[in-house]
Amino acid sequence: MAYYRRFDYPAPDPIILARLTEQQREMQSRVILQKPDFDLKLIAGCDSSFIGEDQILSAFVLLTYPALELVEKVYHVGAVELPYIPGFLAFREAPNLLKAYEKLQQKPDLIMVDGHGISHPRRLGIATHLGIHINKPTMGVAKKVLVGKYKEPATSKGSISPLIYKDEIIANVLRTKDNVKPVFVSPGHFMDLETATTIAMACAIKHKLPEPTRLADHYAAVFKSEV
DNA sequence: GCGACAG
DNA sequence: ATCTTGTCGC
Repeated sequence: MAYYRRFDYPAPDPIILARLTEQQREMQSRVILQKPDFDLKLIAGCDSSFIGEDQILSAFVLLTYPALELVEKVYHVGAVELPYIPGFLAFREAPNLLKAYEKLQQKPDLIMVDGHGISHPRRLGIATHLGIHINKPTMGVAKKVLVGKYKEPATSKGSISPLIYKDEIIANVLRTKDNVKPVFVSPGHFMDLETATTIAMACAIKHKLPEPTRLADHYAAVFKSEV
């Protein structure tokens, strides 16, 4: 399979991109962006890493909330079917993430995904994509912007600034730690921006990344070194 | 037409 | 994501 990384490789098949775009538009019509009515007791975090060029390892961690104590960690390794294309990340990583999710003994009330939720060209980032498939509340925490403009939030922890795209606030740029680059928090599915922002802040104890994402990141690396 | 572009 | 060295700060 030929890979597309920025401008190094041949551009992806426009026919396939048109089909995937249409699929995202259909999924978008099912997204629900409202304050979740759950009793948050278990929160999950997930992340993927790659083994070579055609294998992907996805990890899920399960934490108690608000104590944030680790109660479970699982992973799954599978084949990579698509190259990375900005705007279509979910089609590359979600299939394997879903298989890892199925291995959890207990299921979370909310899933925090590494990447964007609705702060996406078609409002269907990987967090939203996963929420639609799992039919459960999700939110996205990304390290870099994908679309939209924003003013840099103040340098102190807790400062926020809205991310605007097409005259709409699609995420909050949140400073989770003093003098450290902010993260982009957006609702995924069965979620609203305010709640997602509050939870992200509550999970940012002493690191830039909120605990669910940070631990998923950590264990993905640990599992990878064991495989 | 020229950049920008999650992981 | 991944490839990579030294370096600054808590």
